[in-house]
Amino acid sequence: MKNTVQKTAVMNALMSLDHPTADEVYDCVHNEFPSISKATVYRILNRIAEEGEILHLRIPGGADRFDTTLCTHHHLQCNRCGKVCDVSVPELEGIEKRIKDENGFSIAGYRLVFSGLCSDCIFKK
Amino acid sequence: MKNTVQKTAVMNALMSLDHPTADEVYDCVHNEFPSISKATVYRILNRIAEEGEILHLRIPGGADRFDTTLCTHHHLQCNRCGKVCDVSVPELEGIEKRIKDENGFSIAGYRLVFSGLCSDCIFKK
DNA sequence: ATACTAACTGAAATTAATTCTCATTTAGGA
DNA sequence: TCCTAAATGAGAATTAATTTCAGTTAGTAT
Repeated sequence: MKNTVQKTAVMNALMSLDHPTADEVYDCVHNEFPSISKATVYRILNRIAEEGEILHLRIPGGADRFDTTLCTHHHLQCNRCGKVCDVSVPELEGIEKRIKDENGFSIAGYRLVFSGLCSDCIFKK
Repeated sequence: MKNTVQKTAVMNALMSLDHPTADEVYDCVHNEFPSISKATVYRILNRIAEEGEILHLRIPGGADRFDTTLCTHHHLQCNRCGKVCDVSVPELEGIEKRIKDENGFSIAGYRLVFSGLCSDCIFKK
């Protein structure tokens, strides 16, 4: 992959944001690099996700988000403020084998998204 | 909710399909009821999902699907043919409490989608 | 049976997220 | 410096789903 100023700007934005959507990355990059195109942000995010440098999270019922934490983990999403947090779920370790044995389904990966209210929002209103 | 011919047709379609998307429901209903509008299919599906008669599944990276199985369960999705199957995951029972204690996050629900290859597709090509 | 009204419907426009097209530019190797 | 594959910008296109609005209907009240 070529090393372009656009890619560097997107990488910097990813570092400074927490589980951003593509649009949030675009807004952030667009500040210091007004000429960047939204299509370029999407392309760069997809490209580096394919290469395994970041995770591409497909959030049920919302825009995709991108995650710089690479080890296996899952997500909590707040229904009120939309914030996404990481959570580890050791209960699921090794489940691929059980599913393979019981359902004949070869698991490449899985996504677990919890939805509810974050600690901040529980106390609001 | 009113009992319309459109609703009856959508319910019948749901019975005859397995984890259909809204579009698949539309195609099926449209055969015997050519004048039905796609908006009506979406509206009826959302309405009966809100009332708890079916589940509205938000599939990461794909169209939403609808499920007539109501007890808690999760899904396997085949990356090749797109088929979705049910799977139960008792490993996660009671996990809401652990997450609440450790993260202060009050869980309303969670979705777990496994992706990989179904037994049919493993042997194709 | 009739009238009434809130709920429902069809068609088309709209929104949101993402991808695609294509002409132009650029990074980095020869 | 030249060359070319790769990357970019701008905007059109796509996809899934929702909204709008004028007209229709189910089912309750009379």
